[in-house]
Amino acid sequence: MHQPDPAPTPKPLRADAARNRDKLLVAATEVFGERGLDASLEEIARRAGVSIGTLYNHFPTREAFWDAIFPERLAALERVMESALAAPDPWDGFVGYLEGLFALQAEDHGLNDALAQRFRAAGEVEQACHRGFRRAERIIQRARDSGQLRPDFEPEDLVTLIWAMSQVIRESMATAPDTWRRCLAFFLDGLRAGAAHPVAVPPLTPGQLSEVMRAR
Amino acid sequence: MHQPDPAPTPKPLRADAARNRDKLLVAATEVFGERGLDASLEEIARRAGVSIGTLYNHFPTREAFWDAIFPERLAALERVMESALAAPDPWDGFVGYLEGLFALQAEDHGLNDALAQRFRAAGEVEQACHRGFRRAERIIQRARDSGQLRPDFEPEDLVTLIWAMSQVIRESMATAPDTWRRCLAFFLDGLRAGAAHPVAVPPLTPGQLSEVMRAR
DNA sequence: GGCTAACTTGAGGTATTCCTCAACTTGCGT
DNA sequence: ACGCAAGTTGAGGAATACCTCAAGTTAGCC
Repeated sequence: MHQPDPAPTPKPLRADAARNRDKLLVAATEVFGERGLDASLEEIARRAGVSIGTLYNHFPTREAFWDAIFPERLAALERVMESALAAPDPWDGFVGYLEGLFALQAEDHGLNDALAQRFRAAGEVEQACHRGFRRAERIIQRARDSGQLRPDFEPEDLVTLIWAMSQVIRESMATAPDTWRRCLAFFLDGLRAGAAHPVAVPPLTPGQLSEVMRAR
Repeated sequence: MHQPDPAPTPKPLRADAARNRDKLLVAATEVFGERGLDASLEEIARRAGVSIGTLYNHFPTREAFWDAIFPERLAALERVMESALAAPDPWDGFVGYLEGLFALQAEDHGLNDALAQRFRAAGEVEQACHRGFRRAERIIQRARDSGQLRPDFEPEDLVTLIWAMSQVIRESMATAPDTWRRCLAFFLDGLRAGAAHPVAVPPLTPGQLSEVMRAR
């Protein structure tokens, strides 16, 4: 029984290959950011100034790009969550989290698609989403415990909210990039404990949640 | 100067042609309802048991189907709006309108796409949407005047809400068909006058609104 | 029954995107 | 400066969807 050795220095690339890989990554970040996760791979190759064959040589699947691109964006999201948890006021932290989250989605169509689960994430990204969800749970719990966030708002409702806002962002960013902020403001007013009226419908169960994630 | 004669009895169809047209319409209603407005036309022909050529003979464009299908659905929506305006309590009318609207969207992916402007509507449908918007304005105005709906909720915000809910419906209907009701309940709690906090961002201007509509 | 206009058919052209692979080119160790 | 492993290339196969049109079929009138 020897070590599985999951990342054994992934062999050094030749200079030209490393350059092409970088150009592809830059192009992919741009194109996915502008066009969303279903952007054409041919366009990425074109913008990188590289043939489609070279693209497939470096990134054999669309998901391989995502694994290379998203960790940085997800790290930004983690920083947002950190500062949300560090905020003196739990409600301010909760609001700051949502604003930071959607601001990130708004500036990157690809991240918007990914977080709205419009595309099934690969292993790497899925893991990060899972970790992110656990931390979001704490932000929500903290705001509920302080008595400011309505007590019937569950972490699963965050997923629904992300779906909702992702579409507002998709439709409005090109024309009126502040629209999502107004929509969020209305929604937040409904999440304050003082505003709460009884809600008849239960949240997504964890089972339903993972089914929806699996669906796409 | 003679009459423009906009609908001069659109020539009677041969019996077999009329039958095929019906089969196509039934199939199209099903397929667009299940798959959304970007469903494959070949699948419609297949399900109607008719060749692709016949489909194009009767409905030369995708939009021609919409013009034939949507008037009935939009009439259902008008009935929802009628009863919203007839409700004794303006807030109940407003809530009933939104619930009726989204219930219709939930049972028809095609209507969901159409109302969310995911696809540019053809003349017929666009007219109906315009009329619908005018009536929605009255429902909103009435609820605001009664002091129950927050005064800063504008008709343009309804468009944003439809975007938001359309995505919740798209993602959740297959797995947890009540999810949109819970989301709407949260949102409605933020729309009550008592819940309102000042919102910094202005609504879409009419100009932005029509630009977004034109965009797709 | 026969004729004709109305209707149907589906192969095939166009376009887009994905992905592969045999032939070519080039970085780099020696 | 040579040779080869590493890397690049782009034509082209496969899949999917759109749409057209020349040839074939049929409803319905006489």
